[in-house]
Amino acid sequence: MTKNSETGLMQRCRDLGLRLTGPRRVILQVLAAADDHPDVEELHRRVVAIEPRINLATVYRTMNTLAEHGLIERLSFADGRARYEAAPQTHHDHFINIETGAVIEFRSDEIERLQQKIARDFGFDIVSHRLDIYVRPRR
Amino acid sequence: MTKNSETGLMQRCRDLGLRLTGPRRVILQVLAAADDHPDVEELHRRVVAIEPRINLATVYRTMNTLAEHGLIERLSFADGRARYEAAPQTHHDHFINIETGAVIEFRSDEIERLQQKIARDFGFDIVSHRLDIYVRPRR
DNA sequence: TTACTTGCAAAAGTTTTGCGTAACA
DNA sequence: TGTTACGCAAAACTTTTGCAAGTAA
Repeated sequence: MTKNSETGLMQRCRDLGLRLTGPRRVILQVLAAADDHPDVEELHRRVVAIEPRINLATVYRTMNTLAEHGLIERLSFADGRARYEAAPQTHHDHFINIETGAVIEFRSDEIERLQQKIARDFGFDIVSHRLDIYVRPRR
Repeated sequence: MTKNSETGLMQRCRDLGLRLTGPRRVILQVLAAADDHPDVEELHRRVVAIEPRINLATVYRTMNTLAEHGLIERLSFADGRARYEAAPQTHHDHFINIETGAVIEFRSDEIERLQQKIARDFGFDIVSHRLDIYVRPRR
């Protein structure tokens, strides 16, 4: 039996041969618990609430390492700062509510198919893509 | 008759009551001539090639002003730096060739319609959106 | 043990801002 | 002629890095 804070991300780290140090465990736990898209400062804030000694540089380094191995995805919205999310098993897109800043994930197979078709017409293979739709609630 | 460096962007600036100073004219000229998506440092490099006295801060300030008035659009790709393009009259999306970094604009009415439909299903009105498709040439 | 990771502090890179001067309308 | 914008320099903010010490495997 594993610790109660064990996450799927941790198992994937082990599989990749990444050391599961104390700081990394905390960061992975925070990532797994996040259902939003925090920037590094916000991540660090949450990490420090659990383990006050963990340094901001460690959070940056860990995010880079995780992103390099594809365990998380680095986003970039209009505000300029890097944001992250646990790498989705199934791809999705984003609605960004411009009145609240809230990010909502959605997926449309129809859009996915359409993109494939268009890229092929241009002679490309799709490596990845990002669709962010900035919205406001209908009045 | 207007100066030979006159651009549509300049006319739109006048309409908005923005002062057409020397530095702004040069920046608008560079923007109009750019068919890529330069970051601010690259913009400044091109601006300085025309008028060496123009300061980096002026480029930043001008880009912010233009973006506030909707004359240009601020993009943000994976590299983190802000990039810009002259605000398109007709919306378009981007292919980013991951082997060369080249950005290709395209447009699909079918995708536009589909997005409208999906947003409406979620109870949203679309304010704007961004679709970046990272591709590699088909072998 | 031994290579990898951390904390700390300093550096590097990007963007903004305060202020006195210049110049557009 | 009165704002507004500019150049310059300094500050603010985000991210990376060098190094000595600590730690997982």
